[in-house]
Amino acid sequence: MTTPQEHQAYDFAYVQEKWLPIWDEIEPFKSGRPDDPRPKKYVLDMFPYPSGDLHMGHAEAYALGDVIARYWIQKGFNVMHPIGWDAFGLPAENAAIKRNEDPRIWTYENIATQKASMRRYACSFDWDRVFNTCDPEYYKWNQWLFIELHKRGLAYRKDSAVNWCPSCQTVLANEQVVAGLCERCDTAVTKKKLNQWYFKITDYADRLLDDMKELEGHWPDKVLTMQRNWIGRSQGANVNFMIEGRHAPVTIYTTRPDTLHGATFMVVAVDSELAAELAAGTAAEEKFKKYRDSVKAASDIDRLATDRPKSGIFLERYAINPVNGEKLQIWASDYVLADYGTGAIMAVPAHDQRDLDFARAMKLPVRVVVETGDEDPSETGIATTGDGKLVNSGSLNGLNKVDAIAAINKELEASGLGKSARNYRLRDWLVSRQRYWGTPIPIVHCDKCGEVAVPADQLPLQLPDAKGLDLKPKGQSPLAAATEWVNTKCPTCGAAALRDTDTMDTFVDSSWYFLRYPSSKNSTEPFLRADIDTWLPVDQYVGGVTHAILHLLYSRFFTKVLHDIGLLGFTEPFTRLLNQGMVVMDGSAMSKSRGNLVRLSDELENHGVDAIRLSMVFSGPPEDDVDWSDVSPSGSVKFLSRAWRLSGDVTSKPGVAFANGEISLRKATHKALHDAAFAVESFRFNVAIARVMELVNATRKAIDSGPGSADPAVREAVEAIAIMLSLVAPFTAEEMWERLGHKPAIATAGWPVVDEKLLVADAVEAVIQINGKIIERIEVTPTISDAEIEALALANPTVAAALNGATPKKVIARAPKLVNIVL
RNA sequence: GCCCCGAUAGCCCAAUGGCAGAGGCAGAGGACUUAAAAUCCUCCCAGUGUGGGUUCGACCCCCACUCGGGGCACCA
Repeated sequence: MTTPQEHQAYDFAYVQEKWLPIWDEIEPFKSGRPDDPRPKKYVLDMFPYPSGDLHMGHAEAYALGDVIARYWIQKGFNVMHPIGWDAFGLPAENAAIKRNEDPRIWTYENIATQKASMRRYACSFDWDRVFNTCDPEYYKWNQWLFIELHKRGLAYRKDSAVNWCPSCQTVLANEQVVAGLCERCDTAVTKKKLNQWYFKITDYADRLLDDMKELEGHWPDKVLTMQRNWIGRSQGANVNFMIEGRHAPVTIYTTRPDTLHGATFMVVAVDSELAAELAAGTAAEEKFKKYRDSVKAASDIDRLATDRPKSGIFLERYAINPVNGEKLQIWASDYVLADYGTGAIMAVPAHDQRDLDFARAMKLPVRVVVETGDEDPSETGIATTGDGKLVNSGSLNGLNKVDAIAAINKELEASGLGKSARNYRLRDWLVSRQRYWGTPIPIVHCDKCGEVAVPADQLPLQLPDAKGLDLKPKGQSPLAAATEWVNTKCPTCGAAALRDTDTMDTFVDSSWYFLRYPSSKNSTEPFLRADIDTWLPVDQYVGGVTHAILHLLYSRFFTKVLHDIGLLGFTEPFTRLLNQGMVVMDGSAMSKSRGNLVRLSDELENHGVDAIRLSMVFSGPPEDDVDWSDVSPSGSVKFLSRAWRLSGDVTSKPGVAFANGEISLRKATHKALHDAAFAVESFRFNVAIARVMELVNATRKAIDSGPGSADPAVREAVEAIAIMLSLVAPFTAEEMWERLGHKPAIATAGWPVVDEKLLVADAVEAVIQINGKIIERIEVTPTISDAEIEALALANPTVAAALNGATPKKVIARAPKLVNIVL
């Protein structure tokens, strides 16, 4: 270490080394002492996955979270700003397979590395509350929650065609399939019929949708829109069609019951049981089977291509249209989805593009029942979906769309042929995984008693030792090979039974972790109600938009379930959400293969922690991506040195009366404090820093060519600069604070109280416009009235000359800023 | 195809219907210096993607379009 005397210039490496051990001693970010009278705030950063050391993305996210946490501390709040690790998951398991070692080792090593980096990065975390989701003390409560859901029928098993990643050799939730590819490894996802565990999130679809009202304005619109689309509620009707030669009718779902008279055929999903049943014993059966097999062989990618020509098979069966008794051909096709609605639709080619494409391909009739004013769909090939007057529709003729829907729904309901219905795009959450590194599902399968939950006093059900297990993906959970672990006794009847060998999706872990921080060390409950009522819901959540659907939707679901169970007094977990952008390089995401990877450790080495944090925060609005090729860390270093130098120039003593200071610098200081606070609260951190830069420039001038370094206003300004800088540049700020004669930690120094009287300017410049064009500027007092400023404007010689005797049509006065004279 | 967001100086970005420029980067010049670096000072640069509309007044609101980014996508 070098000595202070050697460092006339600002030396970030020296300052960093100097303060870390002192902060370790003071622990300025400990939250929640019982006697703490300050109001509380819960600021939460999305917890990291320990996949290696911290990278540029973490550096941005934690810099932003820190601005918010440190700001509220300065503002006098008792802030809880915790951190932990989302530590289960595939990367650890894959690394373990590669190195032939226990995933625990890799995981805990990475956690230690990241933790050390966070300390060096001066994150304002409360280190007393740390936990890792792979700790048995944590995942015990995953199991407890699973059992609570199981009790209430919200965790259940079913056979279903599930998303299967052939490379990861595990099932995937719908949310983890992106454009037909596994989100983790980009392998084309296939379908596999399996018996799997699900959480019944669909029971909460309406509430997940409707409760978003209270998040509006506090969450990014983008995220709310994405969640709405994902849930995809649609309002329509179920209608029963009789089938020739079949006892029971077939129910179809439609959002356009008004077009029922325009149905010219029926289509059932080729992979549905209904299709197989209808085809059985008909002349079309062989053709149908061949078609079905070809569809099943095709991947989701092919199926997702919407511009693909329509295909299908006529099943040689007929349905009867309930409203007009017409006989409709029944076709099987892959454009109808088996797991949406009832897997069967009425086709109205005139008013639905997909049906029209199919009708034209198969030479099926098209009948217009809504006069929209557009050209005939059978000629143009373009279905008319707009509103219009109903025709060829019996009792509905002459009505518009809305009235026709209401009328037909009433008729259907009266006759028992149908009723209004809702459908959702959202599916139940598939939570079982055939991999090792996750929470074991706490269920025992007994021949006599069926699915039996592991009793609470036997939790945690620990993962068996990885030693001796083959973790390689093979379609069956590696836990199945842990014979001693698998073979157990039924908790109910004591007979020999088998443990469930699947593990939970790691998104289960992250769906409630924010509830654990306030009571993270408690071993008898997942969270204490008293702590929850003190700290929750989270006041400010900060994280990447990549979790807009998955994590945030699941967390909202869990919160509602736990509320219903009576464990929480609120239904939305995150009051405010900030999504930071990504750190990119030359316009694209950083990656080794692209060769544009910037190493955080190099940047920190070259420019120092504060300069990197400052660069991240100053680069632009937090939601925007940071292009590292656009930012100038050396510019940040320059600014920080400039600010630091001010602290050495102040010659007045701490505690000097600021009221005697030079007035214009005092005004600049108070304006900066006021504006920066407002900017931080509205997430415009880049603007807040610009305000600090202005004040630094003004103070420099005051020292060099103004009232001089002894003026109390200079001390007031530099202290304000240090406090404002403490949000982004904690080392520099602390060093400045010491040079100003104060004791650490500046983090808890408190935001100076803004004197409203100093926010008012003595004189302001008002503009005078004629027809919106500026012709003169005048000095006015800020308290001038509209009438006074109007009089001043009209009396102004330049204005009088420009008017040249003309009478203004209208004069708009907006004191004290402007007067607009309209001729 | 549908939905959302964005477009301001060479570059990153400010300006919550009222003077387009707060701040920074890059660039130019000067002071200091034997010189350079550092530091300090000064300066340069656009009329807000395009076309309409509303308004006394539009970067800001409305309509249409262009380009860029993101989300959803055969959900009946």
